[in-house]
Amino acid sequence: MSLKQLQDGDISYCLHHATSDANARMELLDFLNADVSLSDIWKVFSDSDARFAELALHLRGARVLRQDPLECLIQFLCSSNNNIKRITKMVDYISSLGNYLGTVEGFQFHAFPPLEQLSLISEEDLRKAGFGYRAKYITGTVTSLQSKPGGGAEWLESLRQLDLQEVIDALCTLPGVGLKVAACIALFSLDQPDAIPVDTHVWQIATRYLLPELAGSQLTPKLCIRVAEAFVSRYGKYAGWAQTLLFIAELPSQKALLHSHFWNIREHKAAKEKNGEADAR
DNA sequence: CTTTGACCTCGATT
DNA sequence: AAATCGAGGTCAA
Repeated sequence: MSLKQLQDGDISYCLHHATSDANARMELLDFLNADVSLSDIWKVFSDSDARFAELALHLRGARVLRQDPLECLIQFLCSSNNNIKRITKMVDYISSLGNYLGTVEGFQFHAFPPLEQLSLISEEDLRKAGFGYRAKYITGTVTSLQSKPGGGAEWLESLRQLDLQEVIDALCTLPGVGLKVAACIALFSLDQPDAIPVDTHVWQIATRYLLPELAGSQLTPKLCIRVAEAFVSRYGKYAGWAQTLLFIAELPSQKALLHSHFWNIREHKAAKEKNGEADAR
C-alpha cells in the first residue's frame, strides 16, 4: 500500500495488489483501525486526564495502526536494546528480500516477505547484515512459527480472537519475545487495545503522572505489570492507545511541534488584540 | 521467585 | 584519537 499526503491535506492511496477500488478502500480502513471511534475514546481519555485537552492540538487524529502480525513481530524482534536508526536499517534489509513492487520517487518498494521467504534467510546472513544476537531470534521464531498448526501466519492471526493475557503468553513462547515486545505486537497488530508496552520511556511517563510514589525505583518485571494495570485503570479498554499518544507527545519532534503551536496561538491572539478584535475565549 | 550479566552493533560522548 | 556508554530487551544462571 502506498499513501501520499496531497497539498490540500487529503490522502491518496494505492493498494498494489488490490482487486478493486472497493477492496483497496476496505484494506486501508482496516489498516487504519477505522472502526475505532476517536471521538469516543478521546472523551474517555479527556474525562480522566486533563492533559489530553492539550494533546488534542496536534494528536487528536492520531491512530494506532492495525499492522500485519508477522511483519510487526519481526520488526519488534529487531527492536530489543536497539535504536530506531539501526532498526530501520535491519527491517529494510529483510524487506529487500520480499517481492519487488515498484519504485516511487526513487525509493524501491518490496512486499514484506512471507514466512516461506523468511525461512530462506540463515542466521549467518543476518549476522553479516549486522543483526547481532537478534539474528538467532529471527531464525528461531520463524522456525517455531512454521511448526505451528496451520503454518504460522494463520496461528499469529488467530491470536486476534484471544484475550490479552493469552496473547502475551502465546507470543512469549517465541524466542526473542519478552513482555515488552509481546505487548507491542499485541497492541499494534493483534487487536489488544489495552496492551501496555512498558519500556524505560513509558516508565518515566508513568512515574511522573500515574505512580509518583514509585519514582526513582528500578524497573522490574513486577513493576511493569503495576504500570500496565495503572494505565488500564486510568484510561480503560483503550489504555494502550492512550499510552501511545502520551508516548508520542514526549518525543522531541512532537514537543517542538506542541511548543511552536503554543506560540502560534499566542501570536495569533496578540495580532487579533492589536486589531481590536474581541478574544473568543 | 528476584537479581545480574552477557549479548551484537553503532554513534555520540568524553 | 581510543575508550566507554547506552539505545523503546531477552535469556539463563
